[in-house]
Amino acid sequence: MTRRYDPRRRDRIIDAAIRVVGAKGIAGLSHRSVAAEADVPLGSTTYHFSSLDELLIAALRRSNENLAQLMRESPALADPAADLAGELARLLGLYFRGGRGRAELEYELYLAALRRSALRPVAAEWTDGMADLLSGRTDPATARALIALMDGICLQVLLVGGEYDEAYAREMLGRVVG
Amino acid sequence: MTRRYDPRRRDRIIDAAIRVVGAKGIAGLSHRSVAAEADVPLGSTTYHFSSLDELLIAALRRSNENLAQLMRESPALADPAADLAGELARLLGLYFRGGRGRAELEYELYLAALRRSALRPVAAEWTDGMADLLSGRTDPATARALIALMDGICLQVLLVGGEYDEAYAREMLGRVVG
Amino acid sequence: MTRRYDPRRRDRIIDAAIRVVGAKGIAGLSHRSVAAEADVPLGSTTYHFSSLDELLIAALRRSNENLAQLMRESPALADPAADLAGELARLLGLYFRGGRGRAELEYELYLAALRRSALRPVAAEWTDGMADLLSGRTDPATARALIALMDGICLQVLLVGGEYDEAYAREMLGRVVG
Amino acid sequence: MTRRYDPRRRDRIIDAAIRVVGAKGIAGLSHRSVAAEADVPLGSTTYHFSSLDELLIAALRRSNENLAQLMRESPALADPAADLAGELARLLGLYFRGGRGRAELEYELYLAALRRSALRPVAAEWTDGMADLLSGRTDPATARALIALMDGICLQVLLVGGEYDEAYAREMLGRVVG
DNA sequence: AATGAATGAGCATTCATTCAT
DNA sequence: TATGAATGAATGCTCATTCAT
Repeated sequence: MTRRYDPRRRDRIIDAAIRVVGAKGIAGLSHRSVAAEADVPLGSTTYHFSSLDELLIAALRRSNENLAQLMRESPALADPAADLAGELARLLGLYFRGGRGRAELEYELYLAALRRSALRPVAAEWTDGMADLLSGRTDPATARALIALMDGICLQVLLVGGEYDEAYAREMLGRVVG
Repeated sequence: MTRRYDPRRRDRIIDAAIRVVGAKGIAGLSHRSVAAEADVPLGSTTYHFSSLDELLIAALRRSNENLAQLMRESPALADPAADLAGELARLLGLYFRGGRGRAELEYELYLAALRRSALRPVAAEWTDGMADLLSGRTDPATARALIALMDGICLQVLLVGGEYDEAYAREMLGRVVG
Repeated sequence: MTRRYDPRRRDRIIDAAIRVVGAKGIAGLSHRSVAAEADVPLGSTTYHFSSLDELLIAALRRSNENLAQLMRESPALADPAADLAGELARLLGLYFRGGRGRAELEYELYLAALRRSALRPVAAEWTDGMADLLSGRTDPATARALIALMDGICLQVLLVGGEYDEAYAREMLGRVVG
Repeated sequence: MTRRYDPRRRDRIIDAAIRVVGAKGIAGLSHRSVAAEADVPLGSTTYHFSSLDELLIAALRRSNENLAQLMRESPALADPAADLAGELARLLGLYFRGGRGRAELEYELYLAALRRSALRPVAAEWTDGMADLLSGRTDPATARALIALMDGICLQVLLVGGEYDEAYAREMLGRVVG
């Protein structure tokens, strides 16, 4: 095997890590599994990420971008005249339509911060970013509560295994908006 | 070494499993670690629980009892005249005062259902039990939303690492109650 | 490969460890190298010795036996009429005639206690055992000094690479005996 | 990143190596660990020292200077009227008062010559230098024996973990002086 | 002359599982 | 029925070394 100069390798390893977590869960993430998925030598993964935590941090940060972009791209979210609760419920619907697997994977990475303190700052980045996005439409406390309720609703869909109910979400988010 | 008849051994193994998860996370749960913690022979854990999932199920069921009992023992929760949101916020405060470690451990077990389908029915038991408890005070949809918001609030405390704010919780739960 | 019941395996692993240290030094001692030398599966070495330190302790204890036995078997050492310094010098000569490799190996294990505190009690066992052996012939302080001087003489032979000079050793040990 | 001309870099790498050995033992010495400690690029350590043995040689030579200077600076050691044994015992006391860590580190480097023949000439330099220093006060054989006894006494302090006993050292060195 | 990127080998250790008792 | 012994696979990680610049 020849030594290749490969400036995008780091990025490809992160993508591979996300795919591995999607397929086998965080418990299945190892230097070996990610090296195989990215088709790079084992040593390459430890070279670019000196610990698995570091790799998880990069993966969580990238994974967060998915929902964040969905939100950022919504014109209605910024429009003071639009129905905030309805728009949030609609976006969640869009999110779930991306596939249960994707939402599951992203939440697994996000929830991993519970026991891995190295991930907490990244989880906080995400929450803060969301709150910023909502800051033009409501006060900070309400923004945080909206995020909490969205998290809780997603959790129930994912943990208990039901379907996402947009009307229900809109109603309850609406009550929090006040 | 004598072979003792030990009817409580199964229970002791479950308790040990909970302690192990508390100390090292689910990733640190193994037949070996739980055998050492329970001070039983290695073979004994594989004998009583043929897979780790089986042991996790028992552990989650027992761990759920903690918060469930807190809720069941609240007279105000059943009293139609009492302030529902305030009481729920108070109970969460009580819960967190039990120590971050405990809440963290219980949520870790609960969230594990995300990727381990064997745990989902037990997570559903918990949600259903909670909804039952609230059924005398509000409609089913609102009950579910209250549980979702409580989950989301707990998550934010645990994931981002802040303090639990009872007044904020009461206010937002109050909005959902309507 | 069939599972074998092999009650002497633990012992054979210790012997293999001593051979490995002899051939490649402590730096070359690994679970792998010792498993290969003992012709047992890798897992077998970690099963019998849960850490390399544990294996080193057993190896040092066994290795110490060599010189200890030489000393214990000397009738002159116990005979109050015999020349103590001369006998010690003679025994060291015998020891070195066992081959430089052997002395080197045994000293390497002994000196490893310098940085591995787990080995210190075993090194102390050895020193105490030696002192006991000499207790019938001289006072404790002199006994300790004799051991120190013997250690120092051995070290010079091994570190600088010269020959063992029995007459010199006898003269100097004699001065310490007084 | 600019390429600087840094004439002291070689020296700084040696100092870093000594600190690494002090902190993690010779087993913990690697091109990587020393590069990190010296805050130089990895390639720089392999450039200045093509093998770890070469670096160890430089480190041992520098480390020997500590005790050698202590000895060289003693006026009593050169004064024929002074008590030789008492002065040596006093200097060892001074040496140990420099901290167990320091003596441990210096002896670890010195003893490494046991298995690394590349270090033996440097260890011999040290012994010869010591013998030279004592040559004005006593005959060569006695000088060697004094060094051996000092080594043995230091070893017992370091290996068994006791305290240095200056009176004992003085008494036994005195017997060797005759 | 000097260095960052890259890689394959090797490490200690933990593990679920199997098997003989 | 219960359990200690045993083992092969896998893990995270460190490393000396090589190579292209």
